[in-house]
Amino acid sequence: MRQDPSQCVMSFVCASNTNIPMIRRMLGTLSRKYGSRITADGIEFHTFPSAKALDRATEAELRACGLGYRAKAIKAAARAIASGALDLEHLKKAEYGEAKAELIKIYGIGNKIADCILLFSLDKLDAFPIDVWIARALAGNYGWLAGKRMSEKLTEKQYEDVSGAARQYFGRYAGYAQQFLYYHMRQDAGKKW
DNA sequence: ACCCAGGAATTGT
DNA sequence: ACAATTCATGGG
Repeated sequence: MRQDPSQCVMSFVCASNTNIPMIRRMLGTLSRKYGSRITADGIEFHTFPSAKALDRATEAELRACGLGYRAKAIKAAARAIASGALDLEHLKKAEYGEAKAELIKIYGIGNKIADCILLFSLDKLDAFPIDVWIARALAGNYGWLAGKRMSEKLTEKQYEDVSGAARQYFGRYAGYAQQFLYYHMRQDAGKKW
């Protein structure tokens, strides 16, 4: 998608252990409180806040946006980006493994969120994020998670194994395969967008 | 009152 | 190293 990397980081940090309507609400509130007002075709919008703008907010203020425990992680990510400690443009040019290792250093960014950032904003089209829906797809249609009960969460090691296997199986564009799987699962079982 | 949601950090073994 | 617990928040 080549989403803006900073926006992508913030968005997926908000996405941990919640659902899509909730994520949209958080991002909307952040934009209204910390973004810039703009008008296009007579309609008022708010831009997504920069890392610098978010870095100016306190953790308590962010928590008041409905972020819950994620407020601390947004603070950490904003600080890392605003300070230059995390150079996202540089990671665009790095290899998958190196870029992922840098992302995971940030508080609040783990295996899955790192893969989402890599796939959606850092041109790592071979990244294969595994959320609960993808885990179900893999359990139902592939042998990689045979025996696992649906909706059971993956351990760190399982994530590495299964994501690695999928990356090898689907190849250079594994991320596209992941997106088709996700969309398919949501079409069949979802309905709560 | 429970279970779930585009998980990750912390604690326990 | 690996597995269990905790963490906010709202909807079903």
